Amino acid sequence: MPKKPKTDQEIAAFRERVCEVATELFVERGPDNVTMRQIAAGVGVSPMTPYRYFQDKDEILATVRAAALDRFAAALEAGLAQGSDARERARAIGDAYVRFATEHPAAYQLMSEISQVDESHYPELVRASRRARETMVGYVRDMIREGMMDGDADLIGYMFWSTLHGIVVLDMAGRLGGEVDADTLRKKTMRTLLAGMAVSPPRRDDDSGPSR
Amino acid sequence: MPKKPKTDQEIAAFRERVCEVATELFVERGPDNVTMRQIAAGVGVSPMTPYRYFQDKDEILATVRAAALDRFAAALEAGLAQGSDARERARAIGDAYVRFATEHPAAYQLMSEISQVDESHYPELVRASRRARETMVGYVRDMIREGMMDGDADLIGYMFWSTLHGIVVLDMAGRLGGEVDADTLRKKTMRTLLAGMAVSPPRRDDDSGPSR
DNA sequence: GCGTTTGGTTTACACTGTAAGCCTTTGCCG
DNA sequence: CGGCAAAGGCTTACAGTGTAAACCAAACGC
Repeated sequence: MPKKPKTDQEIAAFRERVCEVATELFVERGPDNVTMRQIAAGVGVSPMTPYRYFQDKDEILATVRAAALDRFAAALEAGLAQGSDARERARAIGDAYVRFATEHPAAYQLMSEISQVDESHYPELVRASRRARETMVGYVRDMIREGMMDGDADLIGYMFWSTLHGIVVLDMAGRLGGEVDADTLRKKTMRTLLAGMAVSPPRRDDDSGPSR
Repeated sequence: MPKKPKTDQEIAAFRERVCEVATELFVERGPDNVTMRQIAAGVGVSPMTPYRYFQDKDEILATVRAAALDRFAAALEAGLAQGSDARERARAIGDAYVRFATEHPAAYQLMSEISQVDESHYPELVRASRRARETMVGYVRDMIREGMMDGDADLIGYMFWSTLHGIVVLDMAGRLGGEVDADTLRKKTMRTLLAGMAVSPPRRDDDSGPSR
C-alpha cells in the first residue's frame, strides 16, 4: 500500500549520496559551518528529507567520520601491501599515513576528532575505528613475527601511531612554526625510535635516508 | 562628557571576568555548546554587553585559548624549576605535561585545537603559543648545553613534544582502547627515544626494559 | 538648562536544527 | 472500479543562535 517502498539498496544509496555531499562540505567548510539545508540542497532534496534516513545531523557526521576512517585504513593497507620485507612495509605504512594526512587533511581531522559525543552509539564508527587501529597495530605483529623487533605488539604499535599522530597534528595546527619540517621530524623520530629498540640500526648517515 | 569612562584597569578586569565565565562554560559544555547569552548571564550582564569589549565570540574564544596556553606553559615551567639536574628536569617537564593534560583535559583540548580561524589575528594567542613552544624547546637546549645529548634543539624538542601530544590526544580520544595505558606508553616511548639518541639510558627500574 | 559622549540594554534579523503537519503517489482490498 | 492506508517528500513553524542597530540613562563641559 505504500507509495513505493524503497528497497534497502535504494536507501543505502541515498544515505551514501548524502554522505558524499556532506563530506565535501565538511571538508571545505569545517563540520560546524555546514548546515542541513546546504547538505539537502547539495543532494537536491528538501531540507527535511535527510531526516527520514538519518536520526540527526550527528548521525550524518558519525557516518562521514566512519567513512573517512575506512578510507584511511584502506590507504594504510594499500601501503602495506606493496612492501616486500618487513622493514620496507614499515616505511610504506608510515609514508601512507602521512600521505593520507597531508593529502586529505580535513578528512584526517574529521576522523581523529575528539568527539564529545558518545560514539559508542554509532556502531559503524566503532567498527571503522577498530579497523584502523587493527591495521596500525597489526603490522607490528608481523614485524615481531619476522624477528625485526620484539616486545608488546600493542604497545609498540601505539608508540608508532601516537608518534605519527602527534607530528601530523602539530604540523596541521601550525605549531611547528617555520623552524622544522614535518617530514624530517618524522624521519628523525622514527629513526631514533628504531635505534632505541635495538633493531639493527637503519644507517647512521644521519639526517636524510631513514631506513633502507 | 562621558558617562564614567572606564579605566584600562577596569576594562581589563571586565574582559578577565568574561574569560573566566567563558572558560568555565567552555570546559564543561564544549565551546560550541556555549552561547553568548549564557556567558553574559554568567557575568551578570546583558547579552550584548560583552560585544563592547570583544569583537565577537571568536575573540573571546581566542583569548580563552591564549589563557589556557599560558597556564599550560606556566605548569611546564613550574615543573622545570623543581628539577636539579638535566635528566630530572626532563622527567619533570614530561610529568608536568601529562599532568596538566589529564587534570585539565578540556583546557588542553581548547588550547591545542586545530583552529580553522586564522589565529594570526589574535596577537595574544600567538604570544602564548610562542611561549609554550619556547618552553617545550628551551629545556632541550639546556640539556644539550649540559652535554646530555646533542643535535638540533628545535628538532629534538619537537620530537618530544609531538610524542607527548600524540599520546595524550590518542588517549583522550579513547583510541588507546583498554589495551594499553597512556602512562606506560609514554614511559616506554620516552625511554626508547632516549636510548635511540644514545644518551645513557635513564634508569631501568620498571617494567619493560626497552634498550636492554 | 543644554548637547555630547559613553556604558549598557532592548529590539530586530537572518539563520540554525528539527518537530509536526500536509500533500501526493502508490498499491491492496472491497 | 472506489476507497483507503501508508509511505516519501515538502512546507510550515518554532525555539534558539550570533550579532547589527536603535535606544536609553548617566555623567560631564558649557
